[in-house]
Amino acid sequence: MKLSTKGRYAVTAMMDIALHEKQGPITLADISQCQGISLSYLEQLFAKLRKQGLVKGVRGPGGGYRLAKSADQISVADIIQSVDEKLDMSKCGGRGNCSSGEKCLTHQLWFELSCKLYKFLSGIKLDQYVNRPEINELVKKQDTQYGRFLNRSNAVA
Amino acid sequence: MKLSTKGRYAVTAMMDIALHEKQGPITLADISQCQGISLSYLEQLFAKLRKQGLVKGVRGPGGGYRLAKSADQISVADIIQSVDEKLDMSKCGGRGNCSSGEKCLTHQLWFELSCKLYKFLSGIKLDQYVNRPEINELVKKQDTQYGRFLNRSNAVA
DNA sequence: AAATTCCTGACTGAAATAGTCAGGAATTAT
DNA sequence: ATAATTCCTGACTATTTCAGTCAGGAATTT
Repeated sequence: MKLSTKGRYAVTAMMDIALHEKQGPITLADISQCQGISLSYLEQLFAKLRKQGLVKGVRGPGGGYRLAKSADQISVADIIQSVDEKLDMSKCGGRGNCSSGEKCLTHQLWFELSCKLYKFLSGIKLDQYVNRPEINELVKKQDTQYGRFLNRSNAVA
Repeated sequence: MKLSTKGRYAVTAMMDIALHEKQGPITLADISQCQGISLSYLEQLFAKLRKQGLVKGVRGPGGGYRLAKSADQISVADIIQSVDEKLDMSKCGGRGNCSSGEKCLTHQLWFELSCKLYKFLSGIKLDQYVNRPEINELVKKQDTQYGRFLNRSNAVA
């Protein structure tokens, strides 16, 4: 698996949506401003997240993105896998033909590592963070700081 | 943390050395040929591994590299960290000033993820693979295939 | 003295990352 | 209907990282 900034961006954005589920769809413009990620880059990432069925886009004014499943069914592994294409770390993709037809020295190692890492990251679901008080504190702060949802019926008080 | 080909190369090379500890120092030229990694690239990686005190270089004929600690004290985390520079995945490096002075939304998530991942990869030591019979089989095959150690006192039979 | 091997630094091509730009499609509000 | 909003698409660009190359020097052994 590849763990890079790309995956972090994707997870951060997904967290932002998950944390605001009650407020309806979240625009990429909002996420871009609050989390400091370029809008066009976000659009690229969300194209992949959409294809993987993790989010749904809602067009038009008042639109934005929302989760396609409930937050307890979306794992960090799902998200990273969506934007990084591949999760397998072994050179051969598990086929075992890494070193002139034979398994390479570290085939076993990478194969097992991939499995464990996958299980590990699969176990971390978005909802585990949504309900934490200290994180909700932060969300409130950010929302007021950036004047989020001011022109909506469910605006921040 | 970043998990990329670079780290895999490093771990593979270290495994190769660990598996041949009894045969004395292993040359980068050998590793390059057997594992299919460019020699000059290996030299770059080993410069970092050396600085981190994971390997010791032995110059001159019959020289090469050997482990600087015993194989049960070198973890996959140590190796990856050495070549990939940073293990911490949070943008701020744990300082908590990621979003205009405050902790960002996902600070907690990345911080915890980094910790868990580190513990996980730290738990995997080189010696866990050295003693496996199926891997030793592979090593023997490779050694004869590439005619390793033929011009040494401890040559492969 | 010659061969071997580590060791260093600068350079290069290719790919991935990150961001930009221009414009079209769907939806809502006026 | 028209205008505004937002997703959506594709092509383009700059920067960084990855991976490899090259040239040469330093330590050690034979």
